[in-house]
Amino acid sequence: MVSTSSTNNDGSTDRVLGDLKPEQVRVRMAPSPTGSPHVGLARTALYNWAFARHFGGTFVFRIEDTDKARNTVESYDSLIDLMQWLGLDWDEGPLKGGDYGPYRQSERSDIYTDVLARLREHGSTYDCFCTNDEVEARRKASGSKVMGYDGFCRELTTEQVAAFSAEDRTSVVRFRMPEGEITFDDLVRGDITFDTQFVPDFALARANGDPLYTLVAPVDDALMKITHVLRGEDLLSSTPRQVALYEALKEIGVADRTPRFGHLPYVMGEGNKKLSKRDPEAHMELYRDQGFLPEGLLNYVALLGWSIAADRDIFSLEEMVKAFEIGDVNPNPARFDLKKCEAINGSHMRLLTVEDITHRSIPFLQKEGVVSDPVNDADAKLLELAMPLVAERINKLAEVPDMLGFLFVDEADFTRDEADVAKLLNDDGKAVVQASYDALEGLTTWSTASIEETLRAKLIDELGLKPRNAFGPVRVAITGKRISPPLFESLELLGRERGLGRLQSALA
RNA sequence: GCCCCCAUCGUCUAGUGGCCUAGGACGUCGCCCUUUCACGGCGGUAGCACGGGUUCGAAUCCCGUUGGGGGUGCCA
Repeated sequence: MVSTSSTNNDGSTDRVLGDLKPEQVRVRMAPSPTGSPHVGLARTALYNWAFARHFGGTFVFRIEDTDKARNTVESYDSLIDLMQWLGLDWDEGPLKGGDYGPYRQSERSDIYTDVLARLREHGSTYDCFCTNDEVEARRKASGSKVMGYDGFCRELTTEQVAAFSAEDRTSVVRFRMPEGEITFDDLVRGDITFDTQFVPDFALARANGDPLYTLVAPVDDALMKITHVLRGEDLLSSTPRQVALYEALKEIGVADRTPRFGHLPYVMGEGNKKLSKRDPEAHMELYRDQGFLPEGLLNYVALLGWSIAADRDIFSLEEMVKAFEIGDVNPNPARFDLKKCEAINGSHMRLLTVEDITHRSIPFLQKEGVVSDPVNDADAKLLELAMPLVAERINKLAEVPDMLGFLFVDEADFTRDEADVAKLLNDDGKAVVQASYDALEGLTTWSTASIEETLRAKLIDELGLKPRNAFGPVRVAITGKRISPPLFESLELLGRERGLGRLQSALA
């Protein structure tokens, strides 16, 4: 029986570190660049990063691009972009280097070839000539309930090998699973035991010689001295194979220890399924494009399986690093809730200074053509005055251009929301706008206070309107929308000429 | 089928045998604030899947059931 367990299951630091000093901790994030980065990936990255930073250890970023058919450069680039945007800095990896490189598996072929040869020499592997159909046929004939490979080629004689080769059969390299049980102490789940009779001999390399994930992940983890493997629950069932391979790697001097494993729960989407590429909310680019803050998104994602305290859920990355314990991670799957994600992001937004929000909003304003790139002085000035009006009422940066566009647009291009116009600028509404125009026209001082005073006197006191009915039509006339920054302030910022002009154009 | 994992409000979670007639957050509902929308404040709503044990005592430990998820690849 193989075991990496240290029996005590009390969540103590000792269980996590064993005989390691905290700063010796080395974890890695090893995504394969095959598609757009996913929420679950971000969570795995965050937990690994926080784990490393918590102990003052090392966070390695490795690219698992062994599947040449599925890798794309776009995916690789977006992986790098994502990590940089999130601020999850790595100590070793792409763009950074390190003592255990290269950090892209496509550049490590020689290493795998060598390890494969040594594994073979050691007797840990064998060539398998079987086709899937043959394996399936034998399984049916035997009535075995175990689905995978049956070990048929385990003990082939040299004559049999020669015969197969003469048939021009190709072969894959398979690992010889030991008999008995394999137990490991999962850092989030406790002891997990597999009987290897249910873990068939698995392939380490394709017939064409290309190494597979089953080989490269453990080999690289061993060579890069990874001490803890924190990864998705989907890899739980491949762990016994890796533990067994590790034993062999230790025997041939490639590995000096088996890392500890922790399997993080799934992030689920709608319904009861894993958040998949098909779910629009799965894609990380989306969050950046919508103007989520990295710290807000990370805070929410951290909550998917972990919590900092019983009565708290807004925290900074620094606070997370300090408090993060892998043993506190909840083993059950979490459903991604966009509403809560936005709420958490909004909370972080309100923690920012107005200057900071302004600064971060500029790319979004530029993208919508609200301000120029670079921002001209007049716009910068206006932005400085307008931003305080919206900073508190938004949850995402992409809402800023929507809220402030009316202030920056040329009068010729100014438009109003049709539905809001239909609803609020009817005959009654136009009468209100006309009254407002009449009252404001003679105003000598164009300020928020005087505008408010004047409009209240006219619409509320004189005409006896309810505030809601009074200011709604004026708001649509001025901003083009039913929902906008505060009205009087908006009017002041718009200026007398444009303000009166819009009241007038709304009457047409 | 077989193996593995999981199970507290609609959702994310706190809870590691008595502090729990189960706490927080999002959502939702109502109210207050109010020039819209928000923000903020107050209050309500709603949960330990089920059945057996163990124990003086169980959301918490054990067993089973049910339900969900994953794996069962020359994908990762």
